[in-house]
Amino acid sequence: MKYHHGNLKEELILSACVMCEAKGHDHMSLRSIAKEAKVSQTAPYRHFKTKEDLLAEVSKKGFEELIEVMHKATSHNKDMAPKEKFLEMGLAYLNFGLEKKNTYELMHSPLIDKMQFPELLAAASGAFDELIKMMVELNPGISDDDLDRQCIRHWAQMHGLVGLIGDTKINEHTGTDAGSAMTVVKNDLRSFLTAILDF
Amino acid sequence: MKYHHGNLKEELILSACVMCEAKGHDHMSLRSIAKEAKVSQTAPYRHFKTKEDLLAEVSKKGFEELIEVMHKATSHNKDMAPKEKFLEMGLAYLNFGLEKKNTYELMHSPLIDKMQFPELLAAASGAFDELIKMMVELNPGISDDDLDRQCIRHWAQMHGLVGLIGDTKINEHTGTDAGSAMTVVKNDLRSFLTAILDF
DNA sequence: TGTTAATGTAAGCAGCGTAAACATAGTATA
DNA sequence: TATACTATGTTTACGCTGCTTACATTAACA
Repeated sequence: MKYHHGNLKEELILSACVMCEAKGHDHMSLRSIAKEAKVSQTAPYRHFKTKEDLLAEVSKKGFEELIEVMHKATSHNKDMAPKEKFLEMGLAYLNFGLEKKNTYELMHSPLIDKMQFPELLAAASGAFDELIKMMVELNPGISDDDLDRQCIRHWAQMHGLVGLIGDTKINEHTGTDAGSAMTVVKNDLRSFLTAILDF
Repeated sequence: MKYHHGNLKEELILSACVMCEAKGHDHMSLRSIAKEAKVSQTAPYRHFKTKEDLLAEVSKKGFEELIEVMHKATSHNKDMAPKEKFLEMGLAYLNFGLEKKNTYELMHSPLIDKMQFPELLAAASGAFDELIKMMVELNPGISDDDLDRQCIRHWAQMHGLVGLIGDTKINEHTGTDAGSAMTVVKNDLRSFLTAILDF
């Protein structure tokens, strides 16, 4: 049993990522993360000034994965028409948000002040850049203003859908109008997106 | 100093509402709420089984206010064209989400399992109903399926915008593409919505 | 090889949600 | 009116949390 761990920082981040997705960022403690890495409860403080610092790393990893997911969705098949690519990117985003629900929420939690973490900020806007690139490919002659507006519009659309559908497991069995309608959408995201993404 | 407070439950809820908006639901404790009402730290347990119960009441009040805000936006002027009403409702929603940022977040936090609070669920879907009514007025002949889809689409749009713009105070001064673009949108929500809300 | 910086541990603080036991006030009933 | 009951408050305490301080061990370098 060696005293020094060797790669504690990275391992703590990974443990935190797993635990975040498993329990939600509200229900994970520094102590439990330390325990998982089999170090004392104060060891993390040698690598992270506060718990927020560690969560920021988890959030960053989340955005990096989101970027990758968005990128892969449009690049795995070069023959796709731009509109199809756009649809695939949207679906990829939705899937990420719904599958990695807890991580996605951490990524947008005001608990973490992104301004204090330049790398996190860069990762977050990197994901937005993927959308911008896609939008330019879809509409090469678009003006800068329209580009911004369209991107924000579609980004908000996807972001909102993740939030609403994420709530759906709450509403699914309630028989409320909102609940049943949402369930329909959730069960066929592709056709819903196709109808929504008008150009 | 009388032993019994008289109206502790309601006062605790109101204190919690104020504190939630002031500090965010992550940064408020039952103890501090009790302190504000000048009762012992365990007194709230006579009225709320858990902290979540109290937060659910705060969330419910939030949805009730949202409903009122949406309703007023469309009813204060009977002469408005349906399209205008629709726009006003959207703006009212956005303003609520941005002004009562912390409350809005609590309302959508997975920390509160809405299924356990029927009244909260009712309030939440009541807000959705406001949108449905508006949509029917806007397009009386709309089919049930289209009604659901259009409502979800627009709801998601607004919900996503609140989330994205809410993050903007983070990005405003960063000079990232996302940040600067969002700032433009934020500064003229009305014209952005007008461009977005195509019928 | 001795010094120093990096990285681990141990002990402890204040604050948290909450449970249990107890105290007091208001209300129904005899 | 006297008494029992119920509602609603307080006190105390437990185990958790993030975090600080003081100390121990190791690795790297002069």
